Amino acid sequence: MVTLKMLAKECGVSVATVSKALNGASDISAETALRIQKAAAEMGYTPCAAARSLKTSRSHNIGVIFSDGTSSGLTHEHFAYILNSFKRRAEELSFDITLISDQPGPWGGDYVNHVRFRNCDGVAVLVADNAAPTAQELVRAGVPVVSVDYHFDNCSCIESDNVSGIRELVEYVYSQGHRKIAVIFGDDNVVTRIRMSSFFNTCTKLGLTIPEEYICHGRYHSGELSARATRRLMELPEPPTCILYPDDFSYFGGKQALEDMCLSVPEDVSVAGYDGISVGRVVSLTTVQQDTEAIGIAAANELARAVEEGRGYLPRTQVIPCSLITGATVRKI
Amino acid sequence: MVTLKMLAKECGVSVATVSKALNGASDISAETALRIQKAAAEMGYTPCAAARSLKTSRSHNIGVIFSDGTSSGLTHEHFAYILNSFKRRAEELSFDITLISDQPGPWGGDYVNHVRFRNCDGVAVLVADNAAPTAQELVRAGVPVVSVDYHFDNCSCIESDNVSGIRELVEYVYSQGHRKIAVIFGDDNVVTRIRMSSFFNTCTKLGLTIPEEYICHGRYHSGELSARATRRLMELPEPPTCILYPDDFSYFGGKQALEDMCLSVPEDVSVAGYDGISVGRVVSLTTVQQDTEAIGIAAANELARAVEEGRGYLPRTQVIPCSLITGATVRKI
DNA sequence: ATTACCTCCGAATACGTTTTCGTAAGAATA
DNA sequence: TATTCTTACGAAAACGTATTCGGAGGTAAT
Repeated sequence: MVTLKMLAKECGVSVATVSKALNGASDISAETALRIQKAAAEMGYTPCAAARSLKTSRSHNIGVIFSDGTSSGLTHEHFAYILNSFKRRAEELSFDITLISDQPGPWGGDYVNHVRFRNCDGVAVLVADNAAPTAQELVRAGVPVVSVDYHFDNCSCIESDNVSGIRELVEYVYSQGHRKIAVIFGDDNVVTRIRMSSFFNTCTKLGLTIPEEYICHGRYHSGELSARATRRLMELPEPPTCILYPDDFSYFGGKQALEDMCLSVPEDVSVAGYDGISVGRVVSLTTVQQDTEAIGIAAANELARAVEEGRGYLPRTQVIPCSLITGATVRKI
Repeated sequence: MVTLKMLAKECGVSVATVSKALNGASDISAETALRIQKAAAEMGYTPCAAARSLKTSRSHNIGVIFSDGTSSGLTHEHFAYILNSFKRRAEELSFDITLISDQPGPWGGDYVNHVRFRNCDGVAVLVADNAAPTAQELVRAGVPVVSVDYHFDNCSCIESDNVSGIRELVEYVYSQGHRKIAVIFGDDNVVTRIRMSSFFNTCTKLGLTIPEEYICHGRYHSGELSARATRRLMELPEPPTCILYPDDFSYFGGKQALEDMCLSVPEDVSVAGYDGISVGRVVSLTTVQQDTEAIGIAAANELARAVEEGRGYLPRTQVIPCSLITGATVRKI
């Protein structure tokens, strides 16, 4: 491994000079700088992140937290897309990404220590879930934190516009003539509650009253649960003409149940999902597309700003619009 | 931030003693060790990875390479699952994970420098693709490398058993009475070629000759392409009774085309995918389930071994079995 | 000729650790 | 008593880097 010292010896200058030349300091003559840079390139010099981090107490490394609960974010397409976009943007900003866990290790057994151990410049909480309390601790510990779709005190947040997402979806379905609209909600968490309230608000605004039995409390990303709910809904004396699923994945569970009952989409019943994952597009599913690209980018940008500005940084919330995708699964009646 | 020095002062001992006490060295008396450990816990000491890495030249950090080409691994469920499992196992082994890119940064613009910069103990190439040449460089540079489904010279490899995967699938379809079997292959790469050769071998063994027009060259993970291929296949004068898709995702493209043609599965045509992604299970797709869990674990274990054993490590290849899932999309004829 | 001011560079220090080696004190042995 | 052995600890060096400060030499202003 070639170090500054070796370069210094090679070029007949001091270590300090080499360091400055490579970092573009102003007090090095152009010719010396060039000479050193050339030597560095020839000898294949790579800076050492550890040493640099030790000296500057900046690691150019940001931690990413997925809740490691039952449902890891990595295996949810929606979150994977966010991570992907976040990663790309962070890399453009010269940050590396380390996946932070609360597994025991040399750092102890929680997120905070893990982050401290790695000297992360900042932390992105991409799926909060059960990581919420410890993430809040991070904020208190003074680590720059940006979260997605989850609000922490005194911490920036990027949120997808669930309110208008649901509203537009319901209005669209309504505009297609649907009045008997059933809905399956996801797990009980902040996002779900926002969507629920938006749903009921919109219905009220449209003068729609949804009967109790059209409202199902389900889970995200559960094919089986949404299949069951679908079956129950369609066996009602007065079945709905349209079913809103908590997410695109869940739709496929419902679709399967429908096929089992020899019902076809959208002839016998209209359906819509939420998220806009890739496989949904393939089958022309009506859904609300969340702008994972923009979410990831915004999160990375915001985190970079927080790191940059340090103590003076003021947290803020950004709302990322989403867009209705009118596929072929909702028909006019 | 609390350091060894602070602990030393607090406990009235030297820094060396503190370090040893915390690392369980044998030449520290039990009582002193306990006293120091207690103080460390009280003061909230967290070791500093940078300093440690600098001193020991081990970072407890492994780099993960996804090919950053058009198709990022993160957004492919199959690879996301592998990463997820890999991550979990690596964490159990006290390794952190950094996503390695070839974006320009403080390290230069390629994988090798990036890995050097971060002082990675090892590198896992989870999706090789266009990263292949530089990954091979890593191996030459002496960095422990483990790859998945891609062979580098002198480097351990975890591969899914594509040969028997395809064989079992074809044999199963054959056993259900299918003789007119069409197949859509993925992009031209190593895995595809293995699957192709296994397909043709199996057919030969079964005495099956597949007409030219039943063989389509497509892409992985492309709904549109497989939709087109499906349409073409079903419009043949003598359409196949069964279509094998390159992956589960592609199936959904085909399924959509079939619905558009008012053909139903499996009544009018049987179909199968490959991979065993979650949404496939929901719709009871017949497929070959790759054991992403085992692949990730094996990769992490192997990499840990490579790191552990250092120069003396002998690369080897492990084949992870996959399993046929007989869903409802292939019917007996 | 003195002063002031640039320009360019190096010595030194510090970041937080680990590890080697030395040593003091006591215990055991001869 | 003199010697060796063991135990328990500390001093110091090193890992690779960034930065502060000072100084040498030259140039411009007074």
